[in-house]
Order: sequence, then C-alpha cells, then structure tokens
Amino acid sequence: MALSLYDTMAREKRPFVPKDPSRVTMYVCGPTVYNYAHIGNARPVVVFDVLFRLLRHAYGERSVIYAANVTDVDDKINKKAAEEGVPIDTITDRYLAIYNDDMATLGALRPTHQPRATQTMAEIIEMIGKLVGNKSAYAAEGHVLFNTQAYAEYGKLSRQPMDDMIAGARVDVAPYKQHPADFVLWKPSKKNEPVWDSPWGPGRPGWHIECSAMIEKSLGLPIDIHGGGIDLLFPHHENEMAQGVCAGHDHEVGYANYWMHNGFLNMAAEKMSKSLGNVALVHDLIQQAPGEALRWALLVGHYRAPLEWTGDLIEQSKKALDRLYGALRRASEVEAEDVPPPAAFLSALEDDLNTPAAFAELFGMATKLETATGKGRAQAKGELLAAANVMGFLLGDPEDWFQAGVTDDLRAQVDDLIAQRLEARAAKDWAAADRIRDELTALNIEVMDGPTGATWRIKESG
RNA sequence: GGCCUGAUGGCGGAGUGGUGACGCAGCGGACUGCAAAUCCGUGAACCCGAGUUCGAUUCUCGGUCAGGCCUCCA
Repeated sequence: MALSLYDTMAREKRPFVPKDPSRVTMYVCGPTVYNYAHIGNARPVVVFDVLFRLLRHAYGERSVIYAANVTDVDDKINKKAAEEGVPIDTITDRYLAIYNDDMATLGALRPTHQPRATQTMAEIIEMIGKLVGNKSAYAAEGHVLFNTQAYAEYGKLSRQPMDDMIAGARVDVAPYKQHPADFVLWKPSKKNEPVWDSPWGPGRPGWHIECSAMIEKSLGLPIDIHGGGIDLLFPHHENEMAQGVCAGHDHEVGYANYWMHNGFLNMAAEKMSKSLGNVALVHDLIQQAPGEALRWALLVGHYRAPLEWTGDLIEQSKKALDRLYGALRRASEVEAEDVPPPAAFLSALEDDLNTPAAFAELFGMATKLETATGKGRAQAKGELLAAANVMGFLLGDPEDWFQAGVTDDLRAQVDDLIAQRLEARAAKDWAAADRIRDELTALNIEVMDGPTGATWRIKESG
C-alpha cells in the first residue's frame, strides 16, 4: 500500500500515513437537508466513497471510520418548514431519507456515522464555551463570535491573507464584530425559528461550529482525512479548523492530517446553481440512467478537476459499462478465481485517486478476459471483478445490466421471437430471420448471434 | 481589487524532460448468411511567445482564454 493523497494544506501530494492503522478516520461535509440533492452534491459523496472503499481494502473494513454530517439547522430548512407549516424535522427527516436512498443508488456505502447537528447541540455549546473561556471567542449582542485575531494561523489552509479579505469583503461588517473576519458561533434565533438554550442566550449555532463539534463527537480530533468540495475551503474549512484547534487541541498535531477537496461540477459551461435553474437532481437522473452509469460519469475525470456535466457524458459512461458488463456476460460460464486486484490498478487509485487511469486498467482487464483461454479466463474474470468492486462497480448481474426494466411479458415475447429466429436460421430462411430481427428492433431489442444461440439487450433507453 | 486552478486528437480524459494512456466516434481487416458483439490493425492532439536544456507538451517567466473562491453553495 503506497497511497498518496493531495493535501490542500501542503498544496502537494503526500504519502498517506494514518495516525493509527487500526482506526483510520475520515470526515466529509455532508448535505443540508432541505431539498433534493443535485448531481453536484453527489460528486464528493461518490469520490470519497471510492476513497472509503480503497481504505477499507487496504486497512480492513473495520479499521476505517467514516463520518459524513447532516446539517439539519439552517435558514433554508426554516424557510421550507415555514412554507409547509411543519416542524423542521419533518423536512429534514424527509429529505435525509431521500438523500440516503439516492446516494445508495449511486453505489455509495453508508458512512459509519451520520451525525446530525440537532443531535450534537450539547457538544456544540460545550465547544463554544471552551472557546469563550480561553478568549478565542467573545459574546456580543446575543451573538458569540470567533476571534480570528486570537489564532495566528488563521488563513493558513485557504491561504487567504487577512488584510485582503477585508478589502474584498462584499458584505457590510456587523457592528458587533471586533474584526471583520470574525464569524458567528452562536446567534439569536428569529421569531418562529427553532431555538436552543445557551449560556449566551437562546439561539442556534453557526454553521462552522456544527462540523467541528460533530467531528470531535463522532471521530475525535485530530482526524486523518477531511474531505469536501473546494467551495468549502473558505470560509467553512478554515473556520472549522480554527475552532477545532483553539478549542483545546494540540496546535502541533492540528485538526486534520490531510485536507482533500473535490473540484466543482459545472452544467453547460456554467456553474450549476439553483438560482440559475440549471440543476440536475440526482432523484431525477436515476430515473433516466442507471445509478452505476452516473457514478462512472462522476469519476471519469480526476476528482480535483472541474467536471462538465452533459448528457453525452452519461451516454459515454453507459457505453463504458456496456463494455465491461459485456465482457462479463460473455464469460458468464467462467467461475471467477479469487484473486486480488492487479497491482497496476491499485497503483492508479493509490496515486491520489487517479480514477481515469484506474478505468483504463479496467478496460485492459476486460480485453484480457475476452482474449484469454482456459484457466486464464477465470483469473482475468476474478481480477476484473476484484478491481471494479474496489471502486464500487460491476456489483450487479450482467444480464440485469443489459435487460434492466424488462417486464416478464416482454421477456417472454422476446424469447419466443428469438426461438423462432433460431429455427429460421437453422433452415437458412434468411428472409424470415431478418424479418424477426426487425420485429425485435421495433421492440427496442438488439440481438447478438453467437455460436450456440443468441443473446439480446435493450438497445437504448433514450 | 485579492487568492487559486486549468488550457492535450472530432469528443471525453490520463500522463510524461527524450517511443504522447484509455474510452467514444472514424477507417481497414477477421469473424458472421447479413448484422451486432468480439478480436486484430490504423489515422488523428500537447493555447501563444520567450527562457533553461543536447532535447519541453512536460520546468521558468510573460500573454491570451476559461473557470472557481473572497456572503451560511458540495
């Protein structure tokens, strides 16, 4: 195992060395549950799911602890709840359940822990208390603010120079802030909003402190890997780290040993944004394409590069999986040998999750499976399956991949037509055989004649 | 204004100081009654300009273009 990861803090790839190989910890910022997740939300989920699987492969399933939080206190949640006239947990429970279902369809394993802000309130308040106690934070007008001047390394992660931050500020500075960069840890709730008691008055926590507290509660600081979208680098992660370190943790050890950020996903050359109305919801996409194809599409480029989300990308991803499932289907009679993934494949993933290179290896394995003979086929099949499974692919039945959604009626009809066609071909009645093939084509079925019979597939869903 | 990415064939997308992966599409061939699938082969690219170097797509600088962050967006 020679895993190296690009660490945003160091701005370079570093060999991955966990603090404790028997307890590797990873935290990824999860969703705010007030609506359906869009495909951009799914990118970090899938990217870090691949890392989760790779780490489990390397260190053992029980040695990797992965937490992804759920933000369930938020202005947008409040707004939605008010619109529907229901308590916020009606909203958050509903969308969290949908979120988990949708991510499962994309082949993402459930994180070991899925902490929720509302269930971490005591720890959040305790952490704020520590910060106030050691002068890293101060109370003002019902708010509690983090004192960025108290933390000399503030800005180190995102490399935001403090002075410039002020110059570029696009928002009026609240009068109770001692320094423009100071940010909220606790704030009063507005009327009709959820409220919790605290030593600084009733209110609710700021967004950043939630994550710090949830990490500490579910994993313990410092953690090995902290992941999330690049947009969260500043201010969210910078603030999270400042709080975590100042709340009493060792400045030497730090907060997270590796910071990983995935690139943004763009729609049609524009940033996908709900305000632009160009969002693609995972919930809708999985009706139109197999979740596995969407997963493939999300990994087709390197995770740190921006990804252009297009319909063509989904089509190409389906075809890529057609290739791999096709090789497996043609080897359905072969019993896969129990072998580990090839070294070249693992090397690709271990090189900062080079998924495109890993895909290239999978194609190579598929060709090897197609061309190998005898015992070599069993080995090739085993290698392909073992490798793909590390990435969360090829977990389904090849027949199902090609015949997904086919009703029993259609299947019976197709089987009947193929049987007829087989007879016609045996009688060398090519006209009849072609006529039957046309009928199948009309049903959106494509036949593939083989030496011992015919197989078939759905031509195109679109 | 400040900070930070990126620019590779028709498309997507790795990588490398010296033979430029892989997938899709294209072309030729094998196989097939014909196809499809598969196999074999093949054409096709490193934004522009300087510099370093025996040699740069790869390193440095400048330019152009594109994108992100600087408001609780993944």
